[in-house]
Amino acid sequence: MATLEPIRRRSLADEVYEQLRTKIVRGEIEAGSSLPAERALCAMLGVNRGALREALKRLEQARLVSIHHGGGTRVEDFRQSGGLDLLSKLIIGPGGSVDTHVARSVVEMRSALGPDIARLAALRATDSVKERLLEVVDRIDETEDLRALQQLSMEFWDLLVEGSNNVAYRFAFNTLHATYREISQVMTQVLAAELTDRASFRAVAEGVNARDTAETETRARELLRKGASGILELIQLMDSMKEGKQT
Amino acid sequence: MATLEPIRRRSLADEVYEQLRTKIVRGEIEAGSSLPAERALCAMLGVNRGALREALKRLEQARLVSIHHGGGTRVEDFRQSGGLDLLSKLIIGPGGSVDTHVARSVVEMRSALGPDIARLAALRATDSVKERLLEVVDRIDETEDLRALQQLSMEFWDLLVEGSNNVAYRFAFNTLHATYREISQVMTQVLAAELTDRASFRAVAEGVNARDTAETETRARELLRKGASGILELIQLMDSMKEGKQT
DNA sequence: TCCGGTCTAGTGGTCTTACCACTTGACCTC
DNA sequence: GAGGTCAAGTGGTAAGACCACTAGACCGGA
Repeated sequence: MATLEPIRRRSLADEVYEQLRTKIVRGEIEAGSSLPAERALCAMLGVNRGALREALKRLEQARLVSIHHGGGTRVEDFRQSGGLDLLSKLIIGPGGSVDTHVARSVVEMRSALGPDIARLAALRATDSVKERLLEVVDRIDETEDLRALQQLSMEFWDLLVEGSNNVAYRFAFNTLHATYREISQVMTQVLAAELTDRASFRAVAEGVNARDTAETETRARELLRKGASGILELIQLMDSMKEGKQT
Repeated sequence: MATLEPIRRRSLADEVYEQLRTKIVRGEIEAGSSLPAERALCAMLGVNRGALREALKRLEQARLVSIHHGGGTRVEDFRQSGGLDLLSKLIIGPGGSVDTHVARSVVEMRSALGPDIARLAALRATDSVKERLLEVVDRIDETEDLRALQQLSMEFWDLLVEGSNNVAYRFAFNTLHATYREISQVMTQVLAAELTDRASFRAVAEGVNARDTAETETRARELLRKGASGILELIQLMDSMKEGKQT
């Protein structure tokens, strides 16, 4: 009973939002083109105009469309204007499979940010964060189950982000975390090498406690490289398989 | 007539959204507390319930509030759940001055991502990007005006991001760019050392053209460090002044 | 031919009113 | 005390009307 999840009830506006967002990010609605008029759209969708407008406002907030009073609603080029939160919508491609291009991008960003987050944590972490960091690595030492290690790894990085005292990293982490959550189930095995590298987790935690920025950064980079290489190899494999299918 | 800007007309929903968002990010509405009921809120604000709901949907999209059917609307802790796009709202603190903590965070993130963006561009940039990159550095060479250099610098980095072929970096860049735009006017002088480092711009562009990843990354890091040190010194100065004022 | 104004159809913006669906907590019953 | 019942309050949906703005067609004078 541990994995029960609350069922998510979606309002009409949410459904409309998701439907339009999906069509836009998949390119089914051409960027630069105009959406049908609101009255026409809500007739097509069979919903109230208010519900539709709430959805459109969300799309505008996500910079997927731009609304002009009296001048219609145009679809923006999300690659040009989108924000980081689109990643969690893009990571799952059509058909439910992981989009390898997006996954590779996320892995690269993780590799670039992680070591600096660790470095700053070593520079600025409070005693409270340091303490909790050691507690987490203790639990990591005692844990064998990969799913549990995934969870602990996230707690570990969450603490490092908190220790870094950097709001930009916090927000980026929040978004990347949400993206990761979309695919965490299928990543468990690929990340095994990283998740079981208990020595590196501990080295980072102790580096932070010792305020050793250089060492902490290096060990964090090593830790992340294990998972990165696993994922990148898998991506390469998937891409070559897809290529083989096409030819 | 070059600096004329189109006046931005704001709908009621936009006004309501901004007002509530400001109150939330400034902590004037406590995280975890409940907002008044919709009917009460729109009476206070003097607007239609539909307009209010459009604003609330945007706040929910930005993860600033969570709405529960029948159970009220609660204010979330944006530090815990917010996305990167909040940076552009946080960078200007109350009173209109730049928030030094946020600014420092952005500078650090820029320093971490920039070199890797350049490295990946050297690895993957298309011929089109390479060519345009050289054109931009040519224009940088011919330009003296700092404001114009700011603009060119952004085009330069925009091309590197395009060349990196990394959607995560693209989205992060979009957001950071929007944040930077909020404060670019006051940053011109501080960034002078970076903006006039024409040799580094060219070295990066030529490194990309030569597919020399290591060299490109190094030169990009050098370039960014010039601006970073300028900003960080200014931040230190501002913080010490503020401290002096308080004591 | 061109420029500028005018008009109009169509679009998004706002408002009103009503009712439905869900959550919460008080209350009751056993 | 545990569990069920119910009502008040909250957000969700709906239909219809009218206002504000834009874009394009149209017209008239230079």
